[in-house]
Amino acid sequence: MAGRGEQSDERAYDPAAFPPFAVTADLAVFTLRDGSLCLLLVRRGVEPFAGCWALPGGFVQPHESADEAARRELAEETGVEFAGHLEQLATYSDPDRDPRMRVVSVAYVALAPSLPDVAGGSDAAEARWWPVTSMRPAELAFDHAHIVGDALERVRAKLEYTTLATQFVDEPFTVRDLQEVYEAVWGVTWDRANFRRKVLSTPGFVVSVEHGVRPGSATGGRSAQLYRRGDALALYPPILRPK
Amino acid sequence: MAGRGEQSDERAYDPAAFPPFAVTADLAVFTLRDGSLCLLLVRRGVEPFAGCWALPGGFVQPHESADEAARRELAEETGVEFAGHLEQLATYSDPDRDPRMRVVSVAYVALAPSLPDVAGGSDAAEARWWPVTSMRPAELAFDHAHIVGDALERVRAKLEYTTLATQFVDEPFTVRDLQEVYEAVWGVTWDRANFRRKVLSTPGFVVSVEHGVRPGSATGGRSAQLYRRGDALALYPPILRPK
DNA sequence: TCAATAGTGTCTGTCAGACAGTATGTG
DNA sequence: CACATACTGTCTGACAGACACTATTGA
Repeated sequence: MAGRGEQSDERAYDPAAFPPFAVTADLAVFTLRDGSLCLLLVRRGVEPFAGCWALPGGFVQPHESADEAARRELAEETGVEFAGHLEQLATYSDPDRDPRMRVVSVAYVALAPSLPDVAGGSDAAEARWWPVTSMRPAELAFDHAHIVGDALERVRAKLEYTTLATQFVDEPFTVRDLQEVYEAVWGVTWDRANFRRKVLSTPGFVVSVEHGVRPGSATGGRSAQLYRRGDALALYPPILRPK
Repeated sequence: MAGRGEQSDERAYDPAAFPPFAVTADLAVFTLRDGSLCLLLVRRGVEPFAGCWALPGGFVQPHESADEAARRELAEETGVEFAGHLEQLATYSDPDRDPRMRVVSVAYVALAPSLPDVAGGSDAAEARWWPVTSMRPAELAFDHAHIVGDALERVRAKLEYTTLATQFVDEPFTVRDLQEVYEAVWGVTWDRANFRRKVLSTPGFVVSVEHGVRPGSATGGRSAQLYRRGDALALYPPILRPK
């Protein structure tokens, strides 16, 4: 009740009364490689879970918010200022999720069109992209399997009612590129004509590049109109996953 | 990069290297009263923000997760084991959000059909339901205005593609009751015939109560069929807000 | 000219909005 | 009976799925 809440507030003045919480920002970074949705994982070098694959992440520092920590970690992973999409996913706070101490993890989802093959710099630690279909979530460290499941569902759901799909492709892109994003993330196939109609009838989803065409493939084929991301954030009406 | 992440892990063994994070669970509890969407707020008795209205909440204890803390706080507020819907919203971690110390707040959204007029027990602290249309978010304590905005958007969005609306009504209910939920939360009006068709054509949204009817109003009128919540969680296709 | 890819047109079923009409309850 | 509320039927326009068709490019 309210009174208890205020008692808790009083106790806030005495830091010794609190358990030592550590707060981390963990990242589920997705990209598209060879038409497959991939997730960035790093191999742990220390106990617990030494040798296991885990989500990249690190501790939130005293001067920064969890959002800032996530963006910093992302820049450290990729070696450059991250320009893609980053959003908070959820917070995982089970008391036993880390056997060493009390760690609360604020998890994030990031999307990027394409990133260097080996993420991270000259560091010896192993990091690689895993196609989500060949990954073994059950073997991930901590509760990261749970986080990855939530992250995948978030990404899949957000393609329905936001323009997030454009964050998976480099500009400029074709309608076909965008279609391949939906097909890879949802594991479905689209009728090209219907997908095209849907995308182009949504104002602000994509904007065409004047006189911009991409040459056909090596085996021939008509050149395709090129597009850039529009300024719309939401899709109305949404593009729903098939039942 | 991955190597740094593991250095951070090493540091985890030395609690002294970490800033003293406190973690709270804050609650945005919504209900429907007299056809208006209302939010539960408590008035703070101590500095900072003494006298300001704030979201109920409290500190996460050493033995519990943030989810458990939220459920515990909710039971303390309402005096009974909470039976409605509770879900995590987001985590707010700006370093300056609490002037006293570093507090990370995991915010939750809760929905309930109807709760006692004055939430909380015999405690003297003030707690009341505020219609969201007459509330002054800018005057809330801490960053609670921000949290409330996010919570409102979450609730509004979730009515679109989940069966969450049924959490706002007591069982058994009529289709009209459910319509009033959508109208109050979205601030729109529905055509009764179309709303009815939509609800009843979604399998598992509601199930009718055999031989259950509610008498007409005091001024006359046909009795209405009664329903209970179905077992569906998602609405497919969704009920979209008007553009 | 052929193969491959881009893009258009059109039919059809489903569904949402609008709204007229019927049924059943209270006074 | 009047009247209020519950419920049903139906028209129409928008749109999604299916798919046949035309256009343009490279070899």
